[in-house]
Amino acid sequence: MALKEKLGKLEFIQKGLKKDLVLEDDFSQIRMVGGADVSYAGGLAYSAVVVLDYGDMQLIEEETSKSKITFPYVPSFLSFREAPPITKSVSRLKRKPNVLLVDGHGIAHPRGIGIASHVGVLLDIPTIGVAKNILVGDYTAPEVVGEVSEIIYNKRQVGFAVKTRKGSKPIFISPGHKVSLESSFLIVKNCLRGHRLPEPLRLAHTLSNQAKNC
DNA sequence: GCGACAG
DNA sequence: ATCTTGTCGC
Repeated sequence: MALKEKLGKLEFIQKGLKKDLVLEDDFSQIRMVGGADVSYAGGLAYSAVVVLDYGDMQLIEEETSKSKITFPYVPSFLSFREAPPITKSVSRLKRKPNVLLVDGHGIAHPRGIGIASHVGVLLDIPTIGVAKNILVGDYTAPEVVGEVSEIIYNKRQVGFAVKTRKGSKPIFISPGHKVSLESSFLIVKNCLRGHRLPEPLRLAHTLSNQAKNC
């Protein structure tokens, strides 16, 4: 009962942040791409962020942070659980990426402001959401590797479903902040290296998991 | 009212 | 997300 009432206020916060959302490219040249992910264990959240060279996907820097879990997982309110840990790790970076990939959706969200968009507005940096499962919208499941289909929500395209590897389920890409629909796809595409997930997120996932087990 | 539901 | 080793398919 206490949670349900809090969600109403958080919804209000999301709507406020949405007013600052920019869905057009607002970056000059991409030299570094970041990736952020979070792992959990024993009431703690272990977030990891990595910075890679956009050209060869080689690791430039990595940072992790440990935080107490302050909010439960509630579909469409993931930001309030993971944004704090993520921003904490990002703040520790010496090299700031030109664009940050976040594990979760961007605008492909019930209120158009998923965690990638939320983090983007908070830090005022370009972000892109890459999720492993759909949250809202309809799409035609891509079957062949390289195949892409649109995610449609409320009659509007909010992202893409992409088959990135044979034998794997597709990934879902959507703009976070300061990145256009088309750019979100092109940037993530350039970060693929034969795995289901783009390199920044694949490495961030390994790192957060590693931080958790130490 | 009955499902669906990022991580 | 997390609990968990080896194993089958791509």
